[in-house]
Amino acid sequence: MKVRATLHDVAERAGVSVATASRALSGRKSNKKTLGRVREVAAELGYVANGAARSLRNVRTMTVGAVFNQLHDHLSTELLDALVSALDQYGYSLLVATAQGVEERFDSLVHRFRERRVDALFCVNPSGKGVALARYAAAGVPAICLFSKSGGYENQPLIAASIHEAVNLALARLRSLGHQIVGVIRPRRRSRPLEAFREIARKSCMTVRSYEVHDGPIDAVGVLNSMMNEQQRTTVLVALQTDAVRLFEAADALSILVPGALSIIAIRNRAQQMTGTRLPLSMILLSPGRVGVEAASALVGHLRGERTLWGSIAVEVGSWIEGGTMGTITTVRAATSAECPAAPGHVWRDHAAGTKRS
Amino acid sequence: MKVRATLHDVAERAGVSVATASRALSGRKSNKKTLGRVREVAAELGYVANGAARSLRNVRTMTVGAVFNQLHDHLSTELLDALVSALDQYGYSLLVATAQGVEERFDSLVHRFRERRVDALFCVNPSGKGVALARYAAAGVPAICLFSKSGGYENQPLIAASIHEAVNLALARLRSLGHQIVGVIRPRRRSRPLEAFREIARKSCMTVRSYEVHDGPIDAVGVLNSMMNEQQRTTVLVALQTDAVRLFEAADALSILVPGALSIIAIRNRAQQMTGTRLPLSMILLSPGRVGVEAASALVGHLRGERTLWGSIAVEVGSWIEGGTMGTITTVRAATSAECPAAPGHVWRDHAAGTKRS
DNA sequence: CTGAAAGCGCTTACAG
DNA sequence: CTGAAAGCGCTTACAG
Repeated sequence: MKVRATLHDVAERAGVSVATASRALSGRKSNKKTLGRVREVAAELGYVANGAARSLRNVRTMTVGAVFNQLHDHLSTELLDALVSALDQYGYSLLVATAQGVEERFDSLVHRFRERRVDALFCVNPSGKGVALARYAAAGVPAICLFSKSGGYENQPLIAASIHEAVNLALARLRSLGHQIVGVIRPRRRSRPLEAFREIARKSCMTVRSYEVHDGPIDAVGVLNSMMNEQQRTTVLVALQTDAVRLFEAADALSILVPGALSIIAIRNRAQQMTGTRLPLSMILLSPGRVGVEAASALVGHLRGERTLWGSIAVEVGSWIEGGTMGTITTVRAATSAECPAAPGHVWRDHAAGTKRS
Repeated sequence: MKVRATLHDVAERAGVSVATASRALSGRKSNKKTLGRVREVAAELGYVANGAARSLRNVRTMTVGAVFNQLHDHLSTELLDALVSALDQYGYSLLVATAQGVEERFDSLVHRFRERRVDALFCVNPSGKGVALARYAAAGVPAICLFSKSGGYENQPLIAASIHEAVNLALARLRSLGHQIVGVIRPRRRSRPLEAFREIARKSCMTVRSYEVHDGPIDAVGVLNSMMNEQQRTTVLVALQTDAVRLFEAADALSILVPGALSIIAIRNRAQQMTGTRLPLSMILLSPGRVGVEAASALVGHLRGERTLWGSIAVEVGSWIEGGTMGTITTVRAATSAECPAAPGHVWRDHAAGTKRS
């Protein structure tokens, strides 16, 4: 028995030509008897087609490349998980590479995947000059940015994450409960979804206050104390999961009733559920994996010629989940309660840390 | 200009044969003038060799597959990041797949990579029957388990993580400071490194106490209170990073001096540094990525015939980092202080949650 | 329904 | 140092 059976071996043993064997295994026209025989022999020999030969002949490799700027953060991980699973269902395999934050490496990795003849390329939070992009375009290989784009990748199609819907649901609910002033706990290390929340809230008719805090464990008691001393008091606090939990506990310690006197909303990454707390927090739950699922489906549609991929696609990755920390506010309520127009959307494009915004 | 230049195009334009062009580009014997000319033309045309054709001819694909049982946890992510970067340096690309926790999928993904003709396969925390393994062996393609192995994968080589050295360093230091009783904060959802610490400590001459806690935010005050009431008191607490931070704060609130009356050691994943606290915690810092680096280097050595890969390799992934939470204990010290033999090692094999151990 | 043959793009022993 | 040729394993129009 040869180390690796080829189609030739199968054909020989089945007493047919390679052409017939090929057709039988690819499920094309062939009479039932030979088909059965060929399949049987193939199984016997453990025959598996040689992908390299097939790719050479078929031009396409059924392989997609993904170059990550970083690969060790939550977002990238969840994206990758979803992407690889979704692509797998369409029969595509994923080649992965990471630039580890180095611009030049990003470009060089993109270039290197050209040799692998990937059928398409995902650039996750790309940076660099995109020198190889023209070659991809010339060869008709789509190069799609995920989450964000910058530098030389500005003209590529983009699939980005948005939490617009979830935030608007949360805001609408807050207003219906009588809230007018929402506070955002804002760590130094800016968080994309948190900033997105802030901007969307600002465009709504709610008053938004920012509580700037240091990274690391938050001084929840300090924040709550200063908040309670405000004249027109903030009645909702929005914070990243970790901080939200601490606020919840601190409120308890300070005898501030949640949600009677204060509502708390957490912004939580899906992966955090693993280490999860069981506090009944209201939250905006993020599923960045949805970008991967959408990206896979959009790409395959494009490759099949069923749709065209260009411009930007915003994928809603937020879910609004109401827990026990959303209460009615009447006491602190201001006099006017004018109707508020629907807030415009906002795309949360990437998660690169350290981007300055005011 | 053709969409994709082939070697034939390059040769034609350079006025040489494909053979010569091939040799020139692969840096083999050729006269300097033609070599220069060929390279020039190749650059002009943006020529990049077709990997499929090359693989077909060379038998090897310079591609490695990695099948993950899960891909959304810290460990897998850090492993992948390191693995992909290390392999890249050796010229190998990585194909990724995830079984998403489903046993049958694991097997089927392993099988599917056979078609891609991967030169080697990594099985990360594999589960399932390993039905395709015999075929890999027959084809001389190494299939290596990472972190752990089980089921049908029991006979494959394994590269696992160990924190033996870091724990022994920590224990030695604790003893030198006079500690004799170490407490382990043990959440329901068992943590591999924490359990490993516990077992190694038990085999040393220290007394080990377990504080079983629920998942989610720990009741640090409760734990500390009950600890302070013990007769022969625990003087060191070992906990996962999140819990350790809370213990530190609770000790502060209860006026328990750290490290004067209590030492605290955190077990921390490298990725957690991102969201990091700046508390001067003593810690065992985990870098599971080292398994990836070692795996890549061991594999490449094996493929080059420079070494053989079999049995188990334990990669030390822990670093002992002493911060400000390690203090001298004299008050609670017991009478005897017999010499303690070196503790035997312990391999921390995987991170599958829910494995029952007593 | 089946087979012989061409060809995808590369590399490498073999002559020259 | 260079070129012609064979062949890696597959698929698919083309005859039969």
